[in-house]
Amino acid sequence: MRKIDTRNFRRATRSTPREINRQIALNLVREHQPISRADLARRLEVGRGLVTSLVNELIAEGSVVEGVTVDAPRGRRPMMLWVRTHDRFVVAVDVRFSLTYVMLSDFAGTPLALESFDTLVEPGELVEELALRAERLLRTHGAAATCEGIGLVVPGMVDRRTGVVLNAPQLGWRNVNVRDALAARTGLRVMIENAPIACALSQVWLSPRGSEVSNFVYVTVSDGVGAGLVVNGEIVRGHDDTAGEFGHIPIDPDGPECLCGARGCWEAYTSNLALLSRYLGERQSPAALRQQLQTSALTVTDVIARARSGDARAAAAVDETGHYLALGLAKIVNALNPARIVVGGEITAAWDRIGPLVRAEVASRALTESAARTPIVPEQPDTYPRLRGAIALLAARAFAAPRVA
Amino acid sequence: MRKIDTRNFRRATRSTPREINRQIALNLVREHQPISRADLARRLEVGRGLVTSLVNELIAEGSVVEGVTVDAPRGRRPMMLWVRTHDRFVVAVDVRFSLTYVMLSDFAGTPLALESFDTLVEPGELVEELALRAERLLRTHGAAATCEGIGLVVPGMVDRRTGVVLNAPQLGWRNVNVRDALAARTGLRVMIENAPIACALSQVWLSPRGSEVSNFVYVTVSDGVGAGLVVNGEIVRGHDDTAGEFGHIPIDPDGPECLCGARGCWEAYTSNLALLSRYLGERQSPAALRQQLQTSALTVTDVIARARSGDARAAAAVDETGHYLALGLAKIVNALNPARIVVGGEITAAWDRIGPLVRAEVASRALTESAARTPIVPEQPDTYPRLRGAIALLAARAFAAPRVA
DNA sequence: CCACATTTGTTTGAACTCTTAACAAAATCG
DNA sequence: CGATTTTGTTAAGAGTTCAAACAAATGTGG
Repeated sequence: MRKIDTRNFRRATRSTPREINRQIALNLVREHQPISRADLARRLEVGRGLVTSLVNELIAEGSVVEGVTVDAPRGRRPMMLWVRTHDRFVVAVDVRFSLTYVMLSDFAGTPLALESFDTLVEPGELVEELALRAERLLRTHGAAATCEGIGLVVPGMVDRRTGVVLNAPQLGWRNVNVRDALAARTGLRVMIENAPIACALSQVWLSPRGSEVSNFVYVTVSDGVGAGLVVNGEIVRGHDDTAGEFGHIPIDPDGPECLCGARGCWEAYTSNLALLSRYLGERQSPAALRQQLQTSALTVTDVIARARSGDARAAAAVDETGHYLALGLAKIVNALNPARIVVGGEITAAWDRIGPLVRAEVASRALTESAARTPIVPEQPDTYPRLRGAIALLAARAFAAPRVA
Repeated sequence: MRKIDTRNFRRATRSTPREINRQIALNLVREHQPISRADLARRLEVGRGLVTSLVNELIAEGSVVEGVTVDAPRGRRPMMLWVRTHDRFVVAVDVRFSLTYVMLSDFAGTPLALESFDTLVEPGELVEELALRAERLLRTHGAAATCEGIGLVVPGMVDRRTGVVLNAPQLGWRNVNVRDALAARTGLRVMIENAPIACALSQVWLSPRGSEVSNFVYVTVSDGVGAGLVVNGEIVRGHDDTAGEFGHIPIDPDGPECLCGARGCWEAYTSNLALLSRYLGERQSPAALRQQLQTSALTVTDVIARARSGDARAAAAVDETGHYLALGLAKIVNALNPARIVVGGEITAAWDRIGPLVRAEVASRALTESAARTPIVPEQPDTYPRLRGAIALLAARAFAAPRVA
């Protein structure tokens, strides 16, 4: 029941049915490969003749390839179809505070190479370094191969239309356009997105159960706390591309001071900094604390390890962080009623410890029985969710539903 | 960039372009009526020939009517087109705690008759009474007229698919299906929805600026506090149709007790009960308070009137309620970044007093400059937003974009 | 070995749609 | 009154689905 926006609609032409059906067929191949034309026709509920025509176009444009014929119990053996992936590459980039990761991946999301370097905060230098590395990676992996583009994940708000990074405090960027600079330098398509949205997109496009959930929230917990919202199968970007800033929703108006200047933000309770500060037992200004922690070598992963080996103070710090994590998640559950919540970040390494605690806490605050059952699942950092999000940026472009009406 | 759900898609047929374009044309007529075929062709960016064919179908199915020819500076005079409304009726029903309102309206939302009666909490009796009144209203207004259906707004959660009222505490209902009962009794189409969602839909479908905002939140403040979310032009219903329960998001973990059992819910700070309790200065259990207020004759409207005539305690109660209203609105602004927030409920009668206060408070807590500028507009209760929401339920059905892919 | 059934994949013509252009209708202008 | 302008209709052409027949490839059973 969507309203048609009469100032920004897309009329149907006589080739609209084909656009729609071709994209549906492509997605069916993607999710059921290998699949024969006859099988595709049954799933599309259409004659095999139409499928022949659709598949011919998909093969001609390079989206789909024919594989081999396989055995069948009776009758002519089917010729299987696959999404073309092995000679289509994606360069995924994850720019973080200290390190920048560059991954070469095929179009299915299979990693082929991974490297990292100290983040260059000067945008021009970063673009140059990224261009060199992207070109080297592509050169060393098959010359005839095609590159779908570069996916760029940055820690900050991004204007979707222009690609401008509006504000990335960790890098000190304001209104920086690395997307166009990198595209101009490499001649490749570049797509840019902030980290929580990219992580959410990775769930939509690269998770085996992606199609099961068109309604979920991805919560990222690291130095900051952010969220990517997916509603009705689409990312929620908000009016100015700033939706999902759950990190600075207050938990307690009298709570501790936050980096943003306000008091009692969720982030101030459950970010990595908050966990470390609890462990160290220090009460000082958040900015000073961050300074100190950046120089010290202590990480959340260390504290979790210590909790595991019997350090009671570490265990308490982890548990308390989980408690406050749950308080914020409960708000999300009641406000948006998502089908699931995915949690990413270093804290998930302790999920065996805090998972049941978080679930119980959320359930006790849920307003309905079904909301209380909302699955809350961790995503381990070693699966590189942000890099997979960078790949998803390009997958989305290739597989998304055509815009119509 | 929507993902195609491969387990629940709608393939395009050879008549799909027509479905899409006919619906776009219908919406263009709706928003620009009266409009000529030639004008429609220009807006659709299509030849006049196609428009002739589309309009003929719209006229044949009864969606559009021809009006009169009008003057033109040069050339043949155009024949104007209108959405057919004058002989298409909608019965809108708003079931509230004490009174039930029944309105007869034409399809454009123009009220033709309004009546009310003491709410019958026994579902069977209510259905019978509604059926009698609906039939009488339709009978007294033109025999040949067609009725598009009955729109039913109830104070509680509704399962969209089955139409079952899952839980309506004010009526004491649990798993009650008045929709099917009323449809069976009257033979009319019946659509049911909860109040905040209906109010949001009234903005989408019956507001002159409806098309401007495909991203907004409607907050209803009455005995409870709820919200209807519209994202990407669609209502957010959540996984179990329970999205929008912002009323029980905690403002302060140590705050006052709420009817829901938790502490410090937004609702406990900013509902009508909360305002009255502030004015009365009484500190007692919320249940007891509600009991007392239901028997007393004091209303929020009274308190606002007293504030206007110089009662300092009334003024303070109103202002404080506005302050807490703003705290919750700020969370919504930061979490969802809507293009606007519409506030409905008795409190809006005092908007000249609290409006600037609320806007300033929200702006001071917004994380970005653009979020700080989010318009927060009141909707006066005397415009019957819930009844217009009931009408919108049927308008949505007639004018929504066809589902495709 | 061969007729037959079965399944896959292709081809073909009909039906429905948009697209383009010409045409008819109705009004104003000089 | 003819030229011009604008509206609305009609008709032939192109792209799409749709339905059915056809060709291809394999196994089965005598």
